[in-house]
Amino acid sequence: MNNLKKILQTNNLKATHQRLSILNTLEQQGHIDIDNLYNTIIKQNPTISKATLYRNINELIEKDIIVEVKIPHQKNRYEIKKDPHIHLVCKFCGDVLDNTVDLSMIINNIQHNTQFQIQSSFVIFEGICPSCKG
Amino acid sequence: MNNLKKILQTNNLKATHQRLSILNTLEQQGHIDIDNLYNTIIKQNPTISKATLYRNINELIEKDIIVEVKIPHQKNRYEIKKDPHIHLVCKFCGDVLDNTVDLSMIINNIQHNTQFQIQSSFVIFEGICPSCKG
DNA sequence: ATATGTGCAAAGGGTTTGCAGATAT
DNA sequence: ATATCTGCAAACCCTTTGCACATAT
Repeated sequence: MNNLKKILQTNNLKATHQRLSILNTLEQQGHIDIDNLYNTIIKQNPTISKATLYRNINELIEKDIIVEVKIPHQKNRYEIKKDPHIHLVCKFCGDVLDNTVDLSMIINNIQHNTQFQIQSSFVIFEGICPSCKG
Repeated sequence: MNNLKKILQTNNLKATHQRLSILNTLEQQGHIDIDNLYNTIIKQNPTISKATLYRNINELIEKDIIVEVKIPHQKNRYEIKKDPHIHLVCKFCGDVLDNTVDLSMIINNIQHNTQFQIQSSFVIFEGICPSCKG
């Protein structure tokens, strides 16, 4: 059975075209905001409504299937939840790249110094991506 | 001359009560969202309007005097711009603590591996603050 | 067959804007 | 004195909601 369909059904959500389109688009493009998501999906399904988008985005977040990414100076974006990673945001083209980095030394350091117990991290580096250099 | 007044005048902004209240509140409380800012200021100045708040917040951001802080699962907050630091956000009380940490090793590492040129960083760690433990 | 989900249109809530009066310089 | 700023109310988003119909199971 289709992977995305399975994810939905595991979470007691019916595998509608609309939901499959959302997950499919997120899987292919990643880090996409509501308007881009809408503009992409409406090409395949010209009758989808924004209400459906919003309802499903919220539902998928609640079920922990997708995740909201808050990037400085940008609209919120959405991505399918996957292993922890950080985001590299290009100031010029606005693109968002994933990267994995070992934060454990820093986290241990902070926990030791502050007694604050760290459970999750959200790291964004802003700068110039390789394609926009020069 | 008053420090905050000076900051405004340096940026060609008139030192109105409203603006001074905003900066003063941010200086004292830090990491505050629009509603808390409004509720705090209205105690001193019962006639301030939200329009003034929004207008000034945006103006102060443009002038680089204050900064928007985007925290997962929370409304945007605002703080006076100061030296680079990271944020520790407590999942229980919602409080935000500042911390400084040396990210240069991580940044160098990423720049070397990806050719992405990093200019600024936004780091949030979520967890349990010392006061909420136990 | 039926519980769930969708599209539509209307309502809601937060943010911005135009304007006349007020204020800082 | 005058350019700038504020408060008010209206306008403007973007997001949510109620409802009747459609769809997945």
